[in-house]
Amino acid sequence: MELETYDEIAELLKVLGHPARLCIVDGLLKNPGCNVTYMQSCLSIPQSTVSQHIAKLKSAHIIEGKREGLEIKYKVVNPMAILLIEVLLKNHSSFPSK
Amino acid sequence: MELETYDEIAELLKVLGHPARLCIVDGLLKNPGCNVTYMQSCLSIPQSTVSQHIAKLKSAHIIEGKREGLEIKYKVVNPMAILLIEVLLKNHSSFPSK
DNA sequence: TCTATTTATTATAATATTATGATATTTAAG
DNA sequence: CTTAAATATCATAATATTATAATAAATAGA
Repeated sequence: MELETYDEIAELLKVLGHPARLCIVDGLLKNPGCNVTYMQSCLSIPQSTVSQHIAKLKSAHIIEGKREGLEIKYKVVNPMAILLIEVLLKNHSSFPSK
Repeated sequence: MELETYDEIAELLKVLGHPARLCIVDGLLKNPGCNVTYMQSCLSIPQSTVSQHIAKLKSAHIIEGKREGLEIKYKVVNPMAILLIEVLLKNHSSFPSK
């Protein structure tokens, strides 16, 4: 395994390693195209905070946005992030797996 | 999905979201029981830095160590971390998955 | 054009992480 | 009891992240 692979993957994990961002990504997977205002109401944090988390997810190529009128609709575009979250949330329980 | 679940999982991702720690965990999976000195030589960073990454992995319950004489042999004990790394490194490629 | 709505950006203060050298601890061997 | 090896801990400086208020930009509609 090359060291740069670790850099790349660690970067992905680091960006996803924040509860608000994880919630945003998971929310987008379950409810594709939801907008910033909706996320803000779910997370109960200021709008600018949501926007900055979104900016971080965008620059890591995890999500992409498309403007539709006033809103910008986001969706998750990173296959590894999708896989990751599916695995994590599917396997999350108090029991040791298997 | 409860908010505390995001906290828990984000914490795991955050701890794994550093190239040195990712390398340590992956190295332990491939070569169980290897010690700090060996990791240090692989990573080419100071010993105290390795020890501090190990401490972080330990307090996140991702790895555990057992002293054997002078050395302490570490192994990965967190099922979700194991699953995560298997998925990530198996699926890591330039191609979109499937 | 004026206004309201949605989102992004900027500035900044608080906090956390990281890396590293120096020092301490633990253990085994002599 | 000394010494050497392996690992941990401490102190600290540099850097990064986070949260938030304030402001700006983009768009739609009156």
